[in-house]
Amino acid sequence: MDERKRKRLEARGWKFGSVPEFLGLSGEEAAYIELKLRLATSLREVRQRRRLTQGDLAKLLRSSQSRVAKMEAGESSVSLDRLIRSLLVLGLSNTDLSRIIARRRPASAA
Amino acid sequence: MDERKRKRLEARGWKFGSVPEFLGLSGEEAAYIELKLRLATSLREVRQRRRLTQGDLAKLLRSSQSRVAKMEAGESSVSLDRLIRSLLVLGLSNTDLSRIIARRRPASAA
DNA sequence: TGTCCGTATGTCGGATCTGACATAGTATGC
DNA sequence: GCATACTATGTCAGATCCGACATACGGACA
Repeated sequence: MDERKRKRLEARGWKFGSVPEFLGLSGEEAAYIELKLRLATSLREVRQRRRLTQGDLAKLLRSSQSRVAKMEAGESSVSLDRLIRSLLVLGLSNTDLSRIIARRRPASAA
Repeated sequence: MDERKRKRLEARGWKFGSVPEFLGLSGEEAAYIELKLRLATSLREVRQRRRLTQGDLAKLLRSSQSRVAKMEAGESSVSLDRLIRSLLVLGLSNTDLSRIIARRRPASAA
């Protein structure tokens, strides 16, 4: 995780314990954040592929447009929980999820 | 998900919208719960493989024994978030996680 | 029997996450 | 210019989840 990335994350509401923490070679906090960002990005991709607006997706999730925006941005106020549930609502399978988590190409991502 | 499983889940604090919902052919609620249970089971397996007590693990997670018990039981009061963070603390990699989610054998599960 | 040791269950105050709303930004078409 | 459509950001009360604690359960060993 480089300096550039850090700035972007802090702008999204993330805080880091210490400098070595995130410059450092992983640590589970970094792994967690990266995982979350990956899911966030996937959510946006899947939504766009379906030609849905954030508002449309919000309705599917019984949520609001603003929250969908935050989800896709990977804000710290959004839980991994919510991201995964959202992807499931969009119909992704376990296999699709596991591909995302393993950083593989989503093949036919639902 | 059969009747037996349902009973067990409801005892863990889960509630279901309707009968067809869980008897029914999936739906994302069921997918979510199954995913969670899979992670819960994996957490217990990894802990035991490491010969840690729930108390030991609690210390690693800066949590308490009771919460670890609830995590491993897959109680509804435990989030997917917490389960994944815990597995990351135990050193599992993205690959390990993706295997769990895809229902594959954990190979060398850290 | 009693007493360790690990695990399970119930409760609770406080922390975190949520949907909702307001509003500001950004792009496209007129 | 100014609409119109979509997305981003800020805030907040209420819901959910958290760690902590108390206590009960269960097996093993004497």
